[in-house]
Amino acid sequence: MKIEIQDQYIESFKEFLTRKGLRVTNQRMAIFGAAFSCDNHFTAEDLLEQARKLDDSVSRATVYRALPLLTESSLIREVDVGKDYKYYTANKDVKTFQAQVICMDCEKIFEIDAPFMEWYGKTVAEKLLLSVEDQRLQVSARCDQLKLKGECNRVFAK
Amino acid sequence: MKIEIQDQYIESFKEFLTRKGLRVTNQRMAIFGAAFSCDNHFTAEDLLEQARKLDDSVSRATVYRALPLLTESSLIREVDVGKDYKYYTANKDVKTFQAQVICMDCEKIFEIDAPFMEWYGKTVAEKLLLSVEDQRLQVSARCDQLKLKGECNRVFAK
DNA sequence: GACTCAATTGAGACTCAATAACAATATAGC
DNA sequence: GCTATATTGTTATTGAGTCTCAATTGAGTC
Repeated sequence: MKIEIQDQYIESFKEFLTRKGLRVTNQRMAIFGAAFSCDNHFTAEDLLEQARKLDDSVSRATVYRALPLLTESSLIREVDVGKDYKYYTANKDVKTFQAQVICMDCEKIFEIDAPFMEWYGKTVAEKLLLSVEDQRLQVSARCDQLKLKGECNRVFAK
Repeated sequence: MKIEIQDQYIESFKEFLTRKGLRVTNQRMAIFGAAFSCDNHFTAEDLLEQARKLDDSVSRATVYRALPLLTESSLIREVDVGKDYKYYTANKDVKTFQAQVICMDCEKIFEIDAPFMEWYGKTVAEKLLLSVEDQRLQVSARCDQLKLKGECNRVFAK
């Protein structure tokens, strides 16, 4: 599988590792590359599968060890959808705040721009004299609604 | 341990069970009572511990079986904080939409009114021609910020 | 109050995402 | 290339949540 990733991201991640006194290993770069080759949201297991296509020695444990590094470096972020397992997505060129719209039936996740949220989150936080570290707006919807737009997985997959 | 719960909630839950053709059992009522005796957010394990004070025969499986009933009846609701386990809280007299402010260090959860969210969520959803089933706004903050207000668990617990 | 039968229960086995332990391996600085 | 040590894969383990099934119990009926 051929992967095209902007050099700036690769360098950014290498720099992050070096600055923290961590080593640049084949496995870490394979996992990083896999994360950026995924267009959609992915689970740790998805990431393992993709990373193994780049380096078949990558193990499950190493993926779980790399995930905190990738989130800490802001190259990916967690997307919590209320399931027992976690989703992640690459922070490519996202500028505006995005809300996650989750189909409760087929588990497909849409991210849509919600620029106003930025202001709103800060307003909410001011009530507690807090500075916001992170905020998420999650909207749950039903599959049969998404079907109207022909974008539900089930329309194609089943 | 003495529990005081408004009769209306007890009746409401009994009615919910009966309407669904389910039985009113001691265990279910103990779990219900435990949920309403918790002032704060609680996990399934917390609920088991509390429920056993009211009826020591309550088992873990029964707690997990009762939780969907309690959420379905709108007497409690899930509060997702991005941990591996779930939190719940009783829906006592909450009228307005609330945002969850989570201390990333001590795991304490604050719920604060965010009435504007209701309108905002709908606006966001309209972009996808969806009707909103549920929405949550989560704000992450750091413990040392909460300490300013003297409300962080660690101030008291450690 | 006793009878009946399906709903419910507790105990314990099980699942599965995530983590820990540890010996083997590979990296970065020399 | 050499060395110290960070990192790795393998395997075992954890822990929240689910499932199974025999035993029990609630609620309608007499």
